[in-house]
Amino acid sequence: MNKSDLKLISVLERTGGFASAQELHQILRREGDGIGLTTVYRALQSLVDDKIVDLLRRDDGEAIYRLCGDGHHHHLVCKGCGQTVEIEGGAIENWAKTMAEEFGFREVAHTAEIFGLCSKC
Amino acid sequence: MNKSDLKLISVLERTGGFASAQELHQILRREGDGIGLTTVYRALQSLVDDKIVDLLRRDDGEAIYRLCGDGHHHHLVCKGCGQTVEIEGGAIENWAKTMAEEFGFREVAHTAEIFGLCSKC
DNA sequence: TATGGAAATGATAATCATTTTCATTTGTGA
DNA sequence: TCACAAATGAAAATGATTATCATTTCCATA
Repeated sequence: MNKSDLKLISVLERTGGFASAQELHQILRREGDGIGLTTVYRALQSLVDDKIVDLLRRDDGEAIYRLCGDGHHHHLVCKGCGQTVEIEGGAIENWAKTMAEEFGFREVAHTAEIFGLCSKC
Repeated sequence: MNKSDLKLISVLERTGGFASAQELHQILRREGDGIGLTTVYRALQSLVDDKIVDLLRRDDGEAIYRLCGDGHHHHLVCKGCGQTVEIEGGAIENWAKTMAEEFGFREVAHTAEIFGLCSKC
């Protein structure tokens, strides 16, 4: 956790919601911070690794970032507008554990996302 | 619906599951078809527009396609050696459907992968 | 305080999927 | 056969992301 990481966290706190690396970079630049795009990408990656921010994808594939809510959760993402709902994955946790056991896997993690069109789109 | 569209559908039927545009192009080339990458992208786009194939995103943002309503499966991947097991996701299908309904989402698709260490690693 | 090495930084170039452009080919109805 | 629209694909353009690498900043220790 270094200075750049903290800057990014600060921007994400203030903006709320999702933002792309390029947008976050522009915001910092606009605020007079001379931070480089490379550093923005590095900081975001490190924050994702530390599970401090979530990384999702916009419809066009661009990566978007947001501060993690607490705890383990999954996402329900609208393909139209990008609106995202954090959901619990109770059934998934069991499924992952069961499948892993069945095939003798240990130290398991899993990913699961649901994509669709929200009621507005 | 033209000749290229049909070629792509045929490949997707044979491979099953997801494949990227680049992969689909390589498969067709390997089979002796001189189809161009541009045409592959165009055909996939038109199939997505017609809701004949689903478009999702891999973790790295690359677009992946699969036939709609395809009986699909999930993967159990070893972080050590890369060995992959195809597994059924019965519990997940229901979970995804339930969650989507709860939040008023339609045309839903989902991704789910489990990562761990296999018995040999 | 000086110093030496490790970590952080950022400009630049490279990568890679995807989209545009545009000239050529193919198919089709008159 | 002719004219014309649709389809095709090579090549260039685009845009996000990653790799390189020289330089700067930290920081512990002498």
